[in-house]
Amino acid sequence: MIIDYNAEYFNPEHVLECGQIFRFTPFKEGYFVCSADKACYVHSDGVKTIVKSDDCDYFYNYFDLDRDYSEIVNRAKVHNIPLLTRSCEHFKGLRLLNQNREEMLYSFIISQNNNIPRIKGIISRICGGLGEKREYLGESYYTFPTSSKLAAAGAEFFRSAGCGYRDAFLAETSARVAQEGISHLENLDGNTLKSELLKYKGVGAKVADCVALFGFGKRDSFPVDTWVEKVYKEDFNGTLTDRAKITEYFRSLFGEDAGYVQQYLFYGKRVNL
DNA sequence: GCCCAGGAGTGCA
DNA sequence: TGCACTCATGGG
Repeated sequence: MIIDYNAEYFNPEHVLECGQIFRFTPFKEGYFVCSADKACYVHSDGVKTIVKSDDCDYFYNYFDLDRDYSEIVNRAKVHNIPLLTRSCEHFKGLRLLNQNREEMLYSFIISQNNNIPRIKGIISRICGGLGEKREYLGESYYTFPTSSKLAAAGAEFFRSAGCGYRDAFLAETSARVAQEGISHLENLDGNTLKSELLKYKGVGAKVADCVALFGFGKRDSFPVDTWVEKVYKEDFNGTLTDRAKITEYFRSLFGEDAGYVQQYLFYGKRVNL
């Protein structure tokens, strides 16, 4: 029912506001968080962070609590990159989530050429329109729709939810997933997974990297979006313009920690740290 | 009214 | 392969 965790490397605000999740709202002393068909309440007093849920096993894994982030932060600081060091110190309580794979696939298709507040609104309307209404701690929420629900709703529904031109991508990809599932993507190595993800409509290199990173635990992924491009130019004095090459530059620099580092840099840049 | 946002698909050289 | 163009929408 309750997870009690040291707050030093688990700050709900840092974890939720850094851009990896779109389904959470301020609630009581903390946040109400939804993932797939589940929900939890997470809050912190700065010493202990508490997670309340009916499925603590799920959220223990979801918040990646079986991992030592002090080591990750220490390794990142060794690179002596000012923005990275500042972000590691300021956002020490950031953790990468282990999120639902299908939810990540659709969420990051929606995210392309879009901004985070608007992405949240779109996903909220999709859940409200097709998800199941549930309640936890007296708060009602909607589950993330199954792929068959999404596929049945079709492009018109996505358009009405505000997805814009991405409606056709979502319709086609949800139809495919509804038909074949995504279990064939489990247990693939990172490179194979990415090349398979690229075969879905609406999924390019950046979205594939995000799905691999947040949905499949491929922590050596390094998504490059407009913010990370800015980081590359301003904080690494980079001259490359091809995003694929920028990704490889960062991956060879940060190796197994690439995904964590990417998130510190992205968050730090976005809030102009 | 313009610029931008966690970009990707398409057509053409 | 590389590049330009286009795509829908709302916040700043």
